[in-house]
Order: sequence, then C-alpha cells, then structure tokens
Amino acid sequence: MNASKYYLLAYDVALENLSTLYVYKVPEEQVGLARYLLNQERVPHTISKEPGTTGLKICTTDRSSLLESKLGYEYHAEEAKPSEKTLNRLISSAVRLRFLEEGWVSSVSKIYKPDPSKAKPLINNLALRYEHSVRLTVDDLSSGRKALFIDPTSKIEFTKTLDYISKVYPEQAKEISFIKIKGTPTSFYIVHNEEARESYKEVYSKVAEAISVYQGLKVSFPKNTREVVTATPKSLRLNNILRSKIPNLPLSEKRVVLPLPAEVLVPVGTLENVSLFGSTPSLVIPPEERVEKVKNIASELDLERLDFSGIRVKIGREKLLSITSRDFIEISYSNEELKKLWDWEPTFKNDPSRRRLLLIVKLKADIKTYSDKCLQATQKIYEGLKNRFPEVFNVQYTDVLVSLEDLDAIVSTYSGGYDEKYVVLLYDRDLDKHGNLVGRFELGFAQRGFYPHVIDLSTEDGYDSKIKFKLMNIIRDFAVRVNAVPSAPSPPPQLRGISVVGIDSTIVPLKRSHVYVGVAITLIKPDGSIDYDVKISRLAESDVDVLTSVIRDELRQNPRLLVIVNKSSLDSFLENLGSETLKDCILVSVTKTHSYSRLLAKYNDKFVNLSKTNLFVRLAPSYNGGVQISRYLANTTTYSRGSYEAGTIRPVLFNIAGSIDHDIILQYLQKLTYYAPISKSWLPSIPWPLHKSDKICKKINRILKAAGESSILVDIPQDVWRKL
DNA sequence: GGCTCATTGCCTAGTTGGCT
DNA sequence: AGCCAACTAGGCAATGAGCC
Repeated sequence: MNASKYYLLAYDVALENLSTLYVYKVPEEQVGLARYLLNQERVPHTISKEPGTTGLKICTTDRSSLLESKLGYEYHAEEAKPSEKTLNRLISSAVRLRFLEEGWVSSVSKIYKPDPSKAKPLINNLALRYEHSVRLTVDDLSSGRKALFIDPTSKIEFTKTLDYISKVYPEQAKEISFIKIKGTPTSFYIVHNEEARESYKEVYSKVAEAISVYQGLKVSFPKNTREVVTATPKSLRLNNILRSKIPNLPLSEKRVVLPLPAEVLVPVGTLENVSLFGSTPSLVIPPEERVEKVKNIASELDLERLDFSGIRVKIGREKLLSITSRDFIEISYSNEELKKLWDWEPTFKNDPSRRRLLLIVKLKADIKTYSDKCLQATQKIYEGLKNRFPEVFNVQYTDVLVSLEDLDAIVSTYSGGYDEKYVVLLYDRDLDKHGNLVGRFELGFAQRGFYPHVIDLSTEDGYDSKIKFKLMNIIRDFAVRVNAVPSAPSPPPQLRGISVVGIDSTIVPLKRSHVYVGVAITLIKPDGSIDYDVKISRLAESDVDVLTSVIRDELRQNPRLLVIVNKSSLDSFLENLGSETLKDCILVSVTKTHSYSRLLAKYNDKFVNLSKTNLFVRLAPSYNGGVQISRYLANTTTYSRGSYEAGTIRPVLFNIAGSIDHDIILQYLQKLTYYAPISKSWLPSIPWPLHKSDKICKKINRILKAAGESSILVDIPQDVWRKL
C-alpha cells in the first residue's frame, strides 16, 4: 500500500479573537456551583493554578454576571499572557459549551447525546447504544498547528429496570451482580442479606437522601416496593458516607449492605451484562465509519464558528486535518532486521549443574468440570513441552485435577532435587470467573519455590492451531527467564552501554485501604544482552511515590539507564527526581490510553488504518523546569491482514526526556516494541520491558489479592520473586 | 494530616469477540 | 499464550484554601 497522505481525526483550529481574560478567586466549596453557573451563561472557562501564585482561580473569557451577582465574586482582569495549556483548555471549553447547548451531556471522560433517536436498540430494546458520543481534546502539533481531536465512542445503557428484567428474564436476572441507579452512575454489587432486606422501610428514605447528596441530583425511592434488592456500593467514598450517616447498616466485607428498590435499578451496561441476553453486538468502529461519524457530528453542531463572549474560534471542519512532513517522522527498518528481532528460536543449553523441573498441573474448579476439548488440550500441552525440552527441563504431568489441599503432596512427590522449578497451571477461565482460584494457586506454588505460569483453556475449540501458538509462547517465555534468547535489539551508538528498565506499579489491598508496590524489571544489560531481573519495591502510598522510589533505587546502582514508565506524563517524575538526573539517564513514559487522535491513511480514496509501524507524529513539546519533553503519537501495531479492518488502531503516546537526541531514543524504543520474545504471532504495542513489567504487576496483584489480609507478609522466596 | 467542593484527565481492572 | 478492538465502572491527582 502506498499511502500518499496521513490524517488525524481532527480539525484545524484558528483562534480568531481572544479578549482580556478574567480571573475569579473561588472558595473550594463553590467551584462546582461556579462552573455550573458559567455553563448556564455560556462563558468558556478553565480552572488553573498560575505558576508563582497561590489561590484557586477560574479563568474566563468574559465577566460573569452570575458569579458576581449570585455568589458575590470580584473579577480581576488577567494581564499575563495565557499559557498554551490555558488557551487550549478555553478553546476546549468553548467547544464543549456548543455541545451542551445542543442537548449533549457530560459523562466521565466523554460527552454524549441521550437522544433515543440517535441510539440503536440492543438485545430486544433492553438497552440502548448511543452512537452520538465523543471524546474531545485541543492540542498543538510541533509545527504550532492547533487541532481539535474528536474521537467517536458509544455509550451503552440499560433501559429496563431490574423488576422488569427479573419477571421477563428470570434466568438472566440471577446472573446479574453489577447494577446502578437508573439515570445516575452510582453503582452497586448485589449481596444477599436478609437483615438489610428486613430494614428497608426504615432506611429507604435515608439511603435515597445520602445518595442524592453524593450525586448532586435528586434520587427518590418508591415507598411501597414489591421487590427489594440488597447491595453494597462500589464506590468506597459512598460507602463511607453511608456508613457514617446511617448507623446500624449491616456490613459485608467492610461494605455496607443497602436495601434498594428494584424499580430504580438497572444493570450496568457492561459487555458482561449485555452478553447475558444474547451475543454482544460488535462495537468496533472501522476507520471509514469513524470518519463519517466525526463529519456528521461536526456538521450537525455547526462547529465552524464558535462565537462566545470574549473568544471566537474557527474550526476548519471542511476537511480532516492532514499532517505535513513538518509534523511527523518516519523511522524505517529493514525486513531482515525485523525478522531477526521477532522470528527467533530459543538457544537452550543443557546445563547439568542446573536441574530444572517443569510441572504441568490442572486446577480443580469447585463445581463444574472441564470440557473434553480442554482435557485434550492439556494432553497436547504436556506432549508438546516434553518433546520440546528433552534436555533442558524434566517435564512432569499430573493427570488428576489438583486442589489447593493437594499442593504439599504434589510438591513433595515431584520437586525433590531441582534447582529451578517451573509450574504451568492449566485452567478454564469460565470455571474461575474472577480469577480467585488462579491467584491462590500462583501464591501456593510460589511459596513452595515454583515459578508459576498460567494458561487459560477456555477458548479451546478442539483444533490444534491454538495450542501450537500457546506452546510457542510458553517456550519463548521460559527462554527469556533462563537467558536462552540469541540476540537483543542493538542500541544506536549514542545509547551503547545503557541498561533498559521497565517500571510499573500495582495496588496492594489492605484492611481499610491500599498501598502501592512497584516492580522494576531490567531486561537489557549495558552490553546489550538479556538480563531478566524482577525487583519488588517497598510500599508507598501513591503510585507516583512508589515509581519514583523504584527509579531512585535503580539509578543508585547504575545512573546510565533508559527508564520506561507506564504513565501518560513525566511531569511528576521530573519534579520528584530533579533535572540533574537527566544528565546520564533517559526518562520515557508510554501509554496506550489517551485522548489524542487515531492515525489514518487514505488509500483508494478511503480512510484506512496504517499498514506500517513507522509513523511518529510530533506533538508540541512540553517543558518542565526547563527540561524539554518530546511527545510523539505512534502507530505501533497493524492489522495482520490488510483487508481485515475490524476497528481503528489506537496509537501509543511516547514522552521522552533526556540529554540525547530524542529522535534517536525514539528509534531504539521502536525497536524494543518490535522485539517480542513473548508471542511469535503478535507484536506488543508498547516496548517490551514495559509490557513485561505490566504483566508481572498483574501476576503480583493476583497473588497479593489471594493472600488477602496478610498480603504484606507473603513468604515467597526471594529467588522466585526475581524470576516471576 | 485528612477532608471538602466539581470536573477533567489519566489510570486500573474487568468484560466479549476476533485474530494467529 | 498473546495481540487487537470495543465497552463499563471507580480511584486518584490536579486544582487551593480553610476547617477540624
């Protein structure tokens, strides 16, 4: 494919007029009210803290008579030139006001039109899919061009309440556990509790009142209800409010149990709940359709000229923003180089001094049992591993289903005399819906000195193909742990002798709250070879704290580091670490979730996903204490078959800070993204060290959850942690 | 030091479905 | 096993100053 041009789902923005800005100092408790009033009188605004001053300020493009008359605020004309960030927020506010004028409603991070005629019915009208729903952002490209990014989404909402559903769909109703109050985002988990059910007459009105205050909108419950549902709030904050306001509510696992009338409840519109009533519809939006939606919405809303008091913005919506060579770079690579990074075989050496056990175990689920296809699959996995590792591992297999009580017996039967013990846990996700069982097994085996590895058999269809891929992935994963990887991506000359570390964090549940634990994984040593070394950090109260302390620990051992963090911004790290750090060290953050645009190409007059992973769009750099942070949007994956375009690929955001040319760092990061020792069939979309630390964090999270209250005291041997 | 107001942005965590 | 797409929800920081 020869794409002649690249496009963003965005329109050019021209700021035609901006008068003096006004600033109001606002007491904290009135910020929300003030915003509400400003929306009422159509005044674009943003809340920001200007450097060098103290005080919460609402910055507006015009004086607000409501703020002055109703709340008695005094205005100040702002003399300083607004920052680009403030400017972009004001423009974004103006755009959002136009949407609100047209009856759109703000949701968590999107804005949508709750108009049934703009929605498609789902599952026999039980739910609606609102298709007029978008995410909006204003930002600058590196050339200085300003863009309004518009990304279409859907919003799914159930329309029928639980009393109806339990009558018409009694079987499905039993399966629903995640619910919310209709017309609000307040959600609950169903918990059966007789005491709470009995108390409904006394506490109904109090519960409705407390939720109204929490939500800021009126919630009322019918006095006579035929069906009472008992549930705990998902929100910890709401839980605590209810607990203090209504004493004597029954408790379940530290959460209050409430009686709620079924008439006001709907299932939360998750895919899981929708799927109970039939197969879920496809929600993916391919590029052409996505572009059409953006164009339709833009024309319906008349975004061309946004004329608000004190600000006039012109949106060039006649055509999508096509990016010029000033705003992107293409980093090419040779096919041979890619093949070498991707398509390798492990180089296991038989080391008689290290006896390695590979134990294959099927988990015993409580009630249901495994399908024939799953059982066949386990047999194939055993044979595959046995044949693939004749010298390296002693592969053992237990044919019986293993329960948690059997662990000690299993361990004593199989594990004598080995230096390294690996266990592959086979299970069916459908028999362990919430993963509790897997976590407990991982914990149990890790405590007994095994490195646990999990395979889900639920998608087995009885054919060989999937097992083949799974086996290949397991083998490659083990190869990494025992340093049997033939080559790592060679760094560019400027980065020789630098170690690469991926860092992520996860939550540790505590009795009344939680703390964070960080994971640093060194994957590339200074000489360019693989070094699989997992380090678990001390605990800290926030993820930034824990990540910063992990970075500090790593730098103490080796200041020449390329640190990759899973965040969308580097600001908090630069502030904590200081710019001195960047003399030797390179800080990079990467994220898949952001509100920036998709990257599209045009082919045969149609918008399509990019077919290559070499495009990097430059956003305007940001600065923090004089340190330049380069920002790039990059397409890191492709649809493997050109004609198959189910959805629109989401680009990845890179932030780079450091004293080496950022384009060169980017080139190395790109290589690390192609370097995929885990799957032979698919490339990860983020650099491998970060990908790996993310996976290890998830595993640690499962283990600590399974350990429950005593999670901090988990007695897992150090060497197992290090190779987790 | 924690909590409060409201809102946005960015994150985690979980789901289904299609793919190799 | 992994990847992607898509959806849902809540948590927390940011935004500050005052109150207990």
